[in-house]
Amino acid sequence: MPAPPTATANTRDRLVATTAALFLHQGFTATGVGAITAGSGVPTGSLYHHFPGGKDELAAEALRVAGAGYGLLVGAVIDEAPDLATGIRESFPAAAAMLEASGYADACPIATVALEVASTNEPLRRVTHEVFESWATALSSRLEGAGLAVDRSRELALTYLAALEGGFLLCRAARSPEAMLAVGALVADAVDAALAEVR
Amino acid sequence: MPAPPTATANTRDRLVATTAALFLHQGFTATGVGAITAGSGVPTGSLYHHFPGGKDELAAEALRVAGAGYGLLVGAVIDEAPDLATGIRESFPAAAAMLEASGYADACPIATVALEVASTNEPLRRVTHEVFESWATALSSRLEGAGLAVDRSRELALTYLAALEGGFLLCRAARSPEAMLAVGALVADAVDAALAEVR
DNA sequence: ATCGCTCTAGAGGGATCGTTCTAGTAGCCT
DNA sequence: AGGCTACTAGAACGATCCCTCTAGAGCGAT
Repeated sequence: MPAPPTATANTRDRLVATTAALFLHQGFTATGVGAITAGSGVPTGSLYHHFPGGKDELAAEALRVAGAGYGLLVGAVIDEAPDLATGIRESFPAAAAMLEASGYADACPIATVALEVASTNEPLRRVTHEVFESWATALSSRLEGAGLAVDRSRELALTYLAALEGGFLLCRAARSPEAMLAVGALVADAVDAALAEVR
Repeated sequence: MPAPPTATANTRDRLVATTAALFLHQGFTATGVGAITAGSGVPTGSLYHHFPGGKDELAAEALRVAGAGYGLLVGAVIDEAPDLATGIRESFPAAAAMLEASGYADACPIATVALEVASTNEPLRRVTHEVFESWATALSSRLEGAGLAVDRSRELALTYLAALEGGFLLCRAARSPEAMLAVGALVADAVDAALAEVR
């Protein structure tokens, strides 16, 4: 195997990035292969060279990459606060602000696709689950690090994710940050209370 | 205008019901007009007679009808409990049980479409928002009836909906009721606490 | 009985879907 | 230099997309 020229990695990465961006705005089914190739400036043949499994394989990779990136973003927002409870509390208005700034377009890169494929495409459904699970374990381990029991940490982590995702859904439909702020305040209060007990 | 024969109403209703059922499982874009006509046994011409606006107009009607029906279903589950706090608490395991019983296919009839159209189809986005808003006001008025202030009632209603929707998303991806039960317990605790203050 | 309106019926069109296929280019190896 | 491999390039295919169109069935009114 010869050393891969940089153009190769760039082509692959551009395909993945373009696919993830299109999924974010319009979901899986509405994103055509033609739109991906046009948006990334990559010819059809290159796409099927890098992803012999076609649209599904590219989608899986885009979900994994976008999921990892978004997990890092949320983790960074939480970690830059002085303590975990504050970070969790501030992450909801931060998410609402980013959503609003993008015209209520840029929310969770996985959610739309996850609902579309949940009952129609088992391999992709599995990928969306793996992404959510990675987020849950990342947050859960932070809560454990703050002193919470394992079970309680996982419950709160799942609650946090459900609140964030539900908030995104309602806010995008309403084009208003209200729901995210409401649900965020309640989850943050619960996290505060849980962490106060073990302090 | 002559009295419309029953076949007419049946045709229209069958189209709407079939469309809503297909949206529930696979969303808006993946649901073709051909699948709707085949599933309802209605010819193409009849669809465009009843819905001159085509797929979008039929989708709007299906979302409104399914949204009203689902709102009544959730309201009934909540109201059959001895009191509001209990009804809200029990609605989460009930939702989780219904989801599990359907093989994690039958969840919110609006959510998938709402995310698909949020940034791509303004008329339909508006319809999804109206449905969510009708659910929020229905629950909010129940909370007001139990003695909560108007603002607090709306906050809790939006929180409830966000929790339910986020729970549906995570549970469908995971094919597990865990997230719905976790987020439901936390929201139910918060509702308990809020209602205990005013009792 | 004939007209007029609503609705059914499905063939067909133009566009786009995801994929396959053949050709050609670029760079490393011997 | 010649050959091999990785990759680019885009034309073309069959299937499916949403929609339009023509034809006729059913029924009440005059």
